Amino acid sequence: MSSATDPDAPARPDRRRDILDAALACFLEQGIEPTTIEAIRERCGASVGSIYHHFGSKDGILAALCLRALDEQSASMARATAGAPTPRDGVRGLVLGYLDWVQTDPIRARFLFQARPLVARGPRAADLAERARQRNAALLAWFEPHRASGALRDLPCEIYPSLVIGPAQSYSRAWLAGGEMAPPAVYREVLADAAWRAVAAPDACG
Amino acid sequence: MSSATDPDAPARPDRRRDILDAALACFLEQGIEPTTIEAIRERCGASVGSIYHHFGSKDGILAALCLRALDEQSASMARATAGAPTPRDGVRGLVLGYLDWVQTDPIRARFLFQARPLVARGPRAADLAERARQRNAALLAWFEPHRASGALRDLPCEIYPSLVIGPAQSYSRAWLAGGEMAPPAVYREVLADAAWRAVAAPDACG
Amino acid sequence: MSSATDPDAPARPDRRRDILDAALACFLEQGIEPTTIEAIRERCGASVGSIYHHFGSKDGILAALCLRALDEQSASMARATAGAPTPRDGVRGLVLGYLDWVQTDPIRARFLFQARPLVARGPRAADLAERARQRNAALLAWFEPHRASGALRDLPCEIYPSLVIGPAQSYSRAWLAGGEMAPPAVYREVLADAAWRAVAAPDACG
Amino acid sequence: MSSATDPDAPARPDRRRDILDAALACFLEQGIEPTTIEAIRERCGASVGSIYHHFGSKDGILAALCLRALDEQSASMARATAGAPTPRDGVRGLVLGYLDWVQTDPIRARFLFQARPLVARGPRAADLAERARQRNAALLAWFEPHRASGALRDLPCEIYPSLVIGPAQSYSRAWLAGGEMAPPAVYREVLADAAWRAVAAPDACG
DNA sequence: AATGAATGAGCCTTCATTCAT
DNA sequence: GATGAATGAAGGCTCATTCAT
Repeated sequence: MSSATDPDAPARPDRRRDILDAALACFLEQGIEPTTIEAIRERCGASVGSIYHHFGSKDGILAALCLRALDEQSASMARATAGAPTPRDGVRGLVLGYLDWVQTDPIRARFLFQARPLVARGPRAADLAERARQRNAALLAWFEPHRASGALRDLPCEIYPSLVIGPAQSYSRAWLAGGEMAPPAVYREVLADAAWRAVAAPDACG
Repeated sequence: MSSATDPDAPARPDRRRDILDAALACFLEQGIEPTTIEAIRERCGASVGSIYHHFGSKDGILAALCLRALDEQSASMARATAGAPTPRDGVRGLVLGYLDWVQTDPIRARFLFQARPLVARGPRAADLAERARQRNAALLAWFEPHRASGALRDLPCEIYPSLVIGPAQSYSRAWLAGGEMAPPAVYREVLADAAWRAVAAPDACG
Repeated sequence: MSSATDPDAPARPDRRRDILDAALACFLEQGIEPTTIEAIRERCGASVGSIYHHFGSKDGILAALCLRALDEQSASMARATAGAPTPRDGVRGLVLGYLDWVQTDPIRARFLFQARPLVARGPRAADLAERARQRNAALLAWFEPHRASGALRDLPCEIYPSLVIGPAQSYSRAWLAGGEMAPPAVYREVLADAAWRAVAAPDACG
Repeated sequence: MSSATDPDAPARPDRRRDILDAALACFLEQGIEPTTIEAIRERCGASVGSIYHHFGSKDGILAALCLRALDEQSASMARATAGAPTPRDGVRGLVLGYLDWVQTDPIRARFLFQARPLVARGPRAADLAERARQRNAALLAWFEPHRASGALRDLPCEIYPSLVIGPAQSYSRAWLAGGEMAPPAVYREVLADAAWRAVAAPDACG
């Protein structure tokens, strides 16, 4: 009597996942604010009550999706940076990891651009802030020794993220907005180089 | 019967302006979506009907504010670039003009970050798109000759804006979000340099 | 162009009154909690928005009706007591005034029994408490000189109201509950006498 | 197989009682209508299903508590009247028994004031009515012979209860409402005397 | 130009109750 | 007896917008 894959079961609800999937689709198709619980319900087949049983509120769904996306983004960047042999590889890795995540999961990337400001102002703002704080701390901790060693320009910590990720973020935002632009992968090297040039110590600008 | 200054008039203080001022304040305090016409009405003392007489809809108010802010931003960038003697001065000017506008009018800068995505999806999207198109065309027109002359890296047009403005935009966004960060002016040079390094031809990386 | 009585006007809305009348009827027919805004709307022909425009909330309607009924009750008691030549007439007047109001407007009397506890726990509790405080102060101010003069038993103020109104209230509640009981008017004298006996100084028990 | 004390049972602490206790606490803290099954569940640790298994519905819980309280009240009054040597002692006993119960169990007394009107309109109204009928019949049966003997005023049965219990009820209600009033025990004699004076035959007004 | 009462579609959320395990 | 996920009807309330004055 394995409970793992019982084909007779009523479609293995796993309600939580169904609801999140439906919500994400609705949010992207109609926008976050305009999406109604009813629309989500209709799409995933759950009942209104079930949705509230699992997530408590519309904001709860939004936060769950948002935090998840943020984690995946962070993970991609962490993977691309882990074990970087040189500061240059590390900085480039951050950009490449970011761009790869955007291109791999453009759905969630676009969603995250939309959802983040909303969550940041909503009732789950604290959760998001905490997650962002951790991520930022890790990032700055990575930069610090390299700056101390002279491999990076001697700049205040707070400006590094913008110099490194700013261009990639800007381009990703524009691409996801739906113009006729080339996908981020096309500019992987350009954006990674720009990041390195922006923060590399002057004599390392090679 | 001058309509300019009639001391007998019941303090007819340019309704349009009052309404826009009140709306901007509400949008920033409460957020754009949550702001109701009633809230704007209460703040500026006008009647609901008067607001609709002047702007037609909530989106009308939003678009008026948004386009105005965008124009001011463009103007600041145009001023800082106009008559730039070298490509380097031009690129740096774009960044400096952008940052100066943000620092001079942080209220409207913050508002623009919030309003733009909404207007871009709202009924006045066309107006915004047209304005953005013009601005972008001017920008690219400025880049083109320098690229052709070899002063700039040979990159597709679409990537330039992100390389140049991306970091400044990223930092401005973070600063306006209200953390404990130093004002953009502190990083004027850093950000302007980064922009130039990102787009300068390799042998001009000085 | 008299605006006073234009027979062609669309039934002289006076929305506020219409809404209150409809609400009272619904509250009595279905109970207060079970009455929905929709039911009130349907009965008075106003729109949901109009109801909220005038009263702000369901509690607002309830409070308006409740306070109004309480005022009328107080007025009836005040009338019956005003200019009472003797303490006995005054005490009896309170009871008679109360009973007359109940019998004259049993609709509102029954409503008040139901509404008061709800309002006392709702968001408008303060309004009700203030009104009750004033009324009680007036009542006690009336009793005090008579007690001081020895016409009334020497009892703490707080017990007077229960001794005087308690029986009348108890009977009114039972009658309004809809049994087969005789109307309060039948027991006017009995209840008024009981009130006087309960508070009269021992040697005045005649 | 004693069902009384099974030491192996997982602290089976009489679910029914736990649920009723939790419900009573919730009803008093939050009000009856606002109390949700979920709130009761959280407080007593039982599951929703278990609550329904035992009581069938929210009204079932309410009725159980209400009827129980009413029985205790009746019992207290019956005890205080039982074996009363004179009509005066009997009448006074009703009042004293009522007040003693209120003071002994103010929690349930307050609850009963709130719950009774609700139960009287709810699906268990019949149970309550039957219980009230029995109680009233007993009361009137007690009064009847004394009235016939001339010890009590010659009044219709229906007015006796209000004359006797009205003041005590009125004061109890006010005290339980939470003001700064003295506890009912302070006025035991006053209220008992008032009851007797109200129903005693004229020549017995001593 | 101004006013503000009126409109009404629509939304988020609640909650008593059921039932498969 | 116990559990708790699931149900879904229903309700209070919001708010952009209209329009008669």
